[in-house]
Amino acid sequence: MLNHLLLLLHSRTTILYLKSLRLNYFTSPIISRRFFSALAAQYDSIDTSFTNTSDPVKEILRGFNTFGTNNFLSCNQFQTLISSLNTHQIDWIFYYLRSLDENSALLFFNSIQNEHGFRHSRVSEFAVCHILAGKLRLKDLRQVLTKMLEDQGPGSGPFLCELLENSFKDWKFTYMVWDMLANVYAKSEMVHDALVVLDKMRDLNFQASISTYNNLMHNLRHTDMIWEIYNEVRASGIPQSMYTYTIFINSLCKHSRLKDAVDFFRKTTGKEFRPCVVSFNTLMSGLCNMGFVDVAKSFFCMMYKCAVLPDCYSYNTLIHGLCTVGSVEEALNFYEDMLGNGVEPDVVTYNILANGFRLLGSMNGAYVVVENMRLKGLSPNQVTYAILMCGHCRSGNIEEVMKLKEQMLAQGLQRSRVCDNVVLSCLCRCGNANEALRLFNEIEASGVKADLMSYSILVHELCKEGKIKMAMQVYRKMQSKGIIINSYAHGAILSSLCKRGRVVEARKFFNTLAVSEILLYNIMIDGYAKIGLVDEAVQLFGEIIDSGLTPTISTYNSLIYVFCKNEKLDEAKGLLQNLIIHGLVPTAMTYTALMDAYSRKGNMDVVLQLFSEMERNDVPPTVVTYTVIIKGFCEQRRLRQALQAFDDMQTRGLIPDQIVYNTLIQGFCEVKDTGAAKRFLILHNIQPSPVTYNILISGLCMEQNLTGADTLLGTLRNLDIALTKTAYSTIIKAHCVKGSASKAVMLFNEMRDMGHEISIRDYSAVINRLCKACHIDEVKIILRLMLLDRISPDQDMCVEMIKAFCRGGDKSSVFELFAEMIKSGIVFI
DNA sequence: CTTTGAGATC
Repeated sequence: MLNHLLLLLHSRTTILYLKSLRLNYFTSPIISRRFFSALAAQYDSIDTSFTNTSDPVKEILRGFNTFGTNNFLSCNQFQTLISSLNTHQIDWIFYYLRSLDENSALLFFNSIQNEHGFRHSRVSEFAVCHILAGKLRLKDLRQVLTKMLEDQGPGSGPFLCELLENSFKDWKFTYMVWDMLANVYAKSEMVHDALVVLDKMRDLNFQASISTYNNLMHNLRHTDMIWEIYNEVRASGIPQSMYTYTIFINSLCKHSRLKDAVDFFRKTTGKEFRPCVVSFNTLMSGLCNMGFVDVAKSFFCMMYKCAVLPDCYSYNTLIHGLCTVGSVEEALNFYEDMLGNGVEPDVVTYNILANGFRLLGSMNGAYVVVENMRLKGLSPNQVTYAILMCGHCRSGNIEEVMKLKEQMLAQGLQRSRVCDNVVLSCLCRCGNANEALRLFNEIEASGVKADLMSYSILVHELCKEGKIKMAMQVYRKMQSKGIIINSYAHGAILSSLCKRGRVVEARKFFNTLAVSEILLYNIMIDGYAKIGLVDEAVQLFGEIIDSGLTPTISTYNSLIYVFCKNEKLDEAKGLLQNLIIHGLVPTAMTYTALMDAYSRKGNMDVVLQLFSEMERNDVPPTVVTYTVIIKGFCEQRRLRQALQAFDDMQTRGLIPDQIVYNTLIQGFCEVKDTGAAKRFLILHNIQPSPVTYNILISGLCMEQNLTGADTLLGTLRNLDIALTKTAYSTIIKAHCVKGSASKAVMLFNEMRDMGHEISIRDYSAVINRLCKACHIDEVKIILRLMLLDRISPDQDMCVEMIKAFCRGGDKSSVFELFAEMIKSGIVFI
């Protein structure tokens, strides 16, 4: 059979003619017709020698003949013929052609695939791979395998290994196909399958190439598996390439092992290969991302010493590093330097600079950069738009964001996932969860699939708005999509449940997660801490230790907070020592929580001790730290020291906030010196907040200066400044006790008219006070208001009122009230 | 193999 076909192919003048013209036998209708006609013409001679065999090829060749009347096949007939064959039959034709002539086999393979949409079996695809490997056509080999893996998808490793092993075991170049398979798996981000192939290769004693290792290491650069792979490379003794070194440096950087990265760089650079610009760039990028821009700059200088010229990446990396630390000016110097040295800036350069201005809050600057970019003949890309959109997103300018999105699409740029996420987070920032949800569905429907971040943004926002049910729905959808959820999305749900006091639910959710991250423990512990549940917090702390995780300073801060809240000051202080022993650095929060607790106990000595310890340990105090100190002194009526602390904080460059001012004003009021409070206000040119007015009014009331309080109220009214309910309550209470009952009623009315929500507690407070002072008429007015608000008096209030009515001899009111009590079910007859 | 843009506990 083989001989016959060989004869057939090589003796036919048609074929030789076509070959000499280097024409494709199959893709052109006429040629494929001729080719198969030629085959068909030989049918009889073949047939006679093979009538008694059941060779499948013979069957197929017989098939040719039935279409080949007059020894001609039309193009349509050829197609019909091909489509009438099954995969297995095609495989056989292909196999035979392969053994005759590899070029013909490849052409046959491609023509069927391209022209007739026929899907080859994996076997014939692998056969092609082996032909290509034999001819060292590695690019084509990669292409065939890339297509195959695209088709097969992740998880196909074991299947393809089995196929290769079973059908191609003795093929000469099979080790190359194996290697390329691992290579392409790694490159297509199907790392798991790549590892399966590699494993099998070890069994078969095939050595993987360095290119395959490089691809694999690159894809594993974020994981700890890379160390293992690199050790294998070293153990195998295969020569490493420059890429290997660069990838390894990159991975060390990604693991924040900067020192190791620098050491490795020093050890390898310039030894085997001449120093490589990409290695320099990689290292500089790692350094910049960790904030060591100065070190990166020194490597930039080193490049010149090594006779390596910085390229666009080098400049971009450094410019980016400078921009992220806010040194846009220096970044611009480097940009000038770049131009001077003849390195052409690209879109990325301008994007980085525009982003630098955005980070400084200067959108104008960003737009100027984009304008310069256009002048250079470069067009903004998706990233440029994302940067601009992000800038407007920060300030909540949704219109501008949407306008930019339109502009981007009008320029023919595709919407990108990041752009969608920027818009999504902008909507969320504006508190527009419904609109965000709508956009989210739109993203899902479009080609760009929502990713982990889109989901996280949405979950976070829904949680923030308290729409936890919806958040959980989105969360479950994310689970069902097979997205690997990281601790940020989990943290969003957990922390929003905690913030809303739904700690029990939070714990239930927490228990469903296989928590292995300290972040989630921290959120949960803090949830318990905020509501004072010390035992639960301590129990979780125990779990952290048991599971081998390392507590962070946040863990300790929350624990210290909850001990303080439970007035367990010794334990709290013990924790401070404990965390220092474990090598953690206390923060201002650590000390401030402790100081606040001691200050509440009136123990200012310890507060000051802690403060100096803080100084010794180089922990800079915050405004809150000073507020605690000031409040402590105020409560002890040590105003002079409070003011001293106030001055100290300003000398340190800390800018006092409203809370600091209000604390001091309250301090003045507590020593009954509203005069000093007002002078302080004027001296520091303070714009009083509603809280400030509350403090002042209550101060005036405490001084028994009701006239002063009334005057202040009048002034505020004239200035159209609305009072809070607390301020009203304070002054009403004072009027009930010492001043004019009618004024109290008037103010109560005013408070009610201002639209403040009046509760039964507010009513009972004023009624009880009026009753005590025997202002019966006023009691009756308030009672009427209360009934008007559809609030029924409770039993205690009724008792007070009846007592007061009896004392005043107002029998009819007693009866009226009694009737009301029966009506509202307080008294049964 | 290297550069830019989005979410993120106290």
